[in-house]
Amino acid sequence: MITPTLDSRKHAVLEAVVDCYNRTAEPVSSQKIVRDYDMGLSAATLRNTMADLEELGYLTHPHTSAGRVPTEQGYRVYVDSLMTDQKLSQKEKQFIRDGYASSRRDFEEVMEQTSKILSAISHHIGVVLSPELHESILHRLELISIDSEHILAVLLMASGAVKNQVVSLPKDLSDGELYQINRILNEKLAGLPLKHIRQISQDPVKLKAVFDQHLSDPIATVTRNTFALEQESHVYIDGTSNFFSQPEFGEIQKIESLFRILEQKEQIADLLSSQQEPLGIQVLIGSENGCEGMEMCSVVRSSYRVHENQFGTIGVIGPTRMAYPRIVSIVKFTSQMISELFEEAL
Amino acid sequence: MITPTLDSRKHAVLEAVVDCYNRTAEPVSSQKIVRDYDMGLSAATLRNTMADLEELGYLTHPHTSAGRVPTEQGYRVYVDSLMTDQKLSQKEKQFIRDGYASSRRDFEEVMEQTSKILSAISHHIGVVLSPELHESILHRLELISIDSEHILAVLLMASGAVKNQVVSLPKDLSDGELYQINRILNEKLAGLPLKHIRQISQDPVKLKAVFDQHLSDPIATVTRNTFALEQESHVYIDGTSNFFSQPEFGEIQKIESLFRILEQKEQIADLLSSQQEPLGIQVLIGSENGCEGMEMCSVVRSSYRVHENQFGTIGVIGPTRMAYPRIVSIVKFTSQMISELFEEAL
DNA sequence: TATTAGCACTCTCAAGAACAGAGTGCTAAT
DNA sequence: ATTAGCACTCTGTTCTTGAGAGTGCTAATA
Repeated sequence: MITPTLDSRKHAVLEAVVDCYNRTAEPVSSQKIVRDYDMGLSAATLRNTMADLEELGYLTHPHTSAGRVPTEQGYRVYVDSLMTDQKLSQKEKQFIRDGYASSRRDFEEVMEQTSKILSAISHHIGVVLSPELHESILHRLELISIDSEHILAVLLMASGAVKNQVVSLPKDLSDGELYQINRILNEKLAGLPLKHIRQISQDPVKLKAVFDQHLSDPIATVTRNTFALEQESHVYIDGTSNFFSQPEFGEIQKIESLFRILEQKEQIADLLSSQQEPLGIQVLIGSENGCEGMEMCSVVRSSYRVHENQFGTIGVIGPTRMAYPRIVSIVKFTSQMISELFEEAL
Repeated sequence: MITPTLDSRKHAVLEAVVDCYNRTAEPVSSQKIVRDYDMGLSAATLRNTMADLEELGYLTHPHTSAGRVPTEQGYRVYVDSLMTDQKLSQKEKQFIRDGYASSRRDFEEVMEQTSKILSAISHHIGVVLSPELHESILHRLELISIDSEHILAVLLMASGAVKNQVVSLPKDLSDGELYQINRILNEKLAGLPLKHIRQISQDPVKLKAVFDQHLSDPIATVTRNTFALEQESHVYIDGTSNFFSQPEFGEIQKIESLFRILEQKEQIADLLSSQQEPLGIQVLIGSENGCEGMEMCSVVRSSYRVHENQFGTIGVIGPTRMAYPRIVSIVKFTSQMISELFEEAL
């Protein structure tokens, strides 16, 4: 999406300003651009162009005698049509791969490790949203007796995710009965998506249809209680303290709101899942993320695929002044890695 | 432990200074004490007494013309022998109970909820260290087939804790074989502490002794791989952003080191488990916690009992200037609550 | 002898002044 | 269309000043 109002010089200047500001975290003066970028233009001309860019809404002024800073709109243009891809080095790719070396098979560990890798390599905050259980397909279900009144239901998903659920029993069941119920549940429910099973479990008619002559009181109750799980995706966050080294967050108030938000995992979950188009990478600049108190942050996110049509999201949260090309490459590569990881695992 | 060098007036003054400083977060002047505390002494006398207390190392001076602030040693005396128990109100007790209402049976949820409750009611950071798996007694074990090369081992502990472990298979096992192995493992290993099982699993002689004629290659491998789990206790943390509202942490550097430490869960685990005497409550003041970068924080911690001789630890981390009597009561009551919760559950 | 009133002294903190430095916008020259 | 030059503006630092808070000490008092 090229913005037609910008000629090639304006493009070049905007890019230079963004680039320079991202490196120095200081407002960029015309002088600075003359010195650092070989544009063949004088400071005065740059000032004119920058004034134009400001008029158009791509740059601002902290005050009269300060240099220019990109606006959100300016970043938008930069991200959409100016910045050039920055390939990750072999070293970086290897770093990401190595991060997964130890946690091949454990679903939770992969999620956790991903947030760690993202934050370590990006020097920002790494976040991971696990796929919605809803869409997961039940691979197998195991009922384990805890005591006379409770059993532990272990749901193993096709994706490798595991969900433990304590279930209250209506009445004491013998080991034999439990085993039978377990067998029947697996026979009838394994291979179905969880949301489907949930619907079945709460509708007597469907229950009857699925279990047919096997339907009994205990089976109905166990099914209902086992699949009454809430639909929470888990959020994994790492690298929050990276924010302390950002020069623009030198004062406490600026960082406080961010940390308060990070503690409310639901908000981060919303942030990651809102209007996500599957498998695409997306950059939310500043207030675009829609999170009150996070206007000074940008989010680079991408979905990853766990199994069939089950997707989760990973992302990097950093200051608006962030090295977009690099971060985009990191998020892109990492999401591919996870997708592959799950693909080969199954 | 009464410190003999302090007469009753010094006691009273020290207590007043600590109390006042804890409320206001400002150095306490002699005037202030005259106004707020009815000690029947003039400011001048108080100044003399305070000078004595400073000489003894219980108070300091930020600068010549400032009021007094308690030293760590001063807090130590206050906590050990000055402060009076502050009972929790019925409302507060109910708040804690209510916090557990929803999460009766799920081990992880109890841990997580505890950190939330602690932080919410104390307005500081709530931390929970789960009991070491090592000491846990295996209640039951379930093996679930994932694919031809992997199984999921679900370890249900007597305490209600659940540990999932992906195990690589030496060779493809039929469902029947797996079931047999599962049955034998339960028969031979259920009821034993995990650390014991681990020893067995790694020693061919002991394996032979335990499994006798049932011992086979697959059993040995599955046992070894299942119980090769690392000894990690999990750390649950909540309420970190409460630190932002503390007046003494107005500048970023003071809070930065704390947050960096909080991100390293192992450090917090060490902090909670070091020299912990079972079931006691302990107050670590300032640098006593031994955590570099956390000198300005105090820790109130207590162990809780999950099952037989398995203990975990809960704690509150706050600024040195903390309402010790209240926080101590909170931690004490909460740890009792958890202990009871697990007791009745089993 | 223990306490207290009084006062000089010290240190902090906030407000104001002065000033250098950085960067712009505009105008006139190229 | 570009650029050199310059006046102007705004920031950030440093220094000064003065008010305020609180102490330590001394001398008076009970």
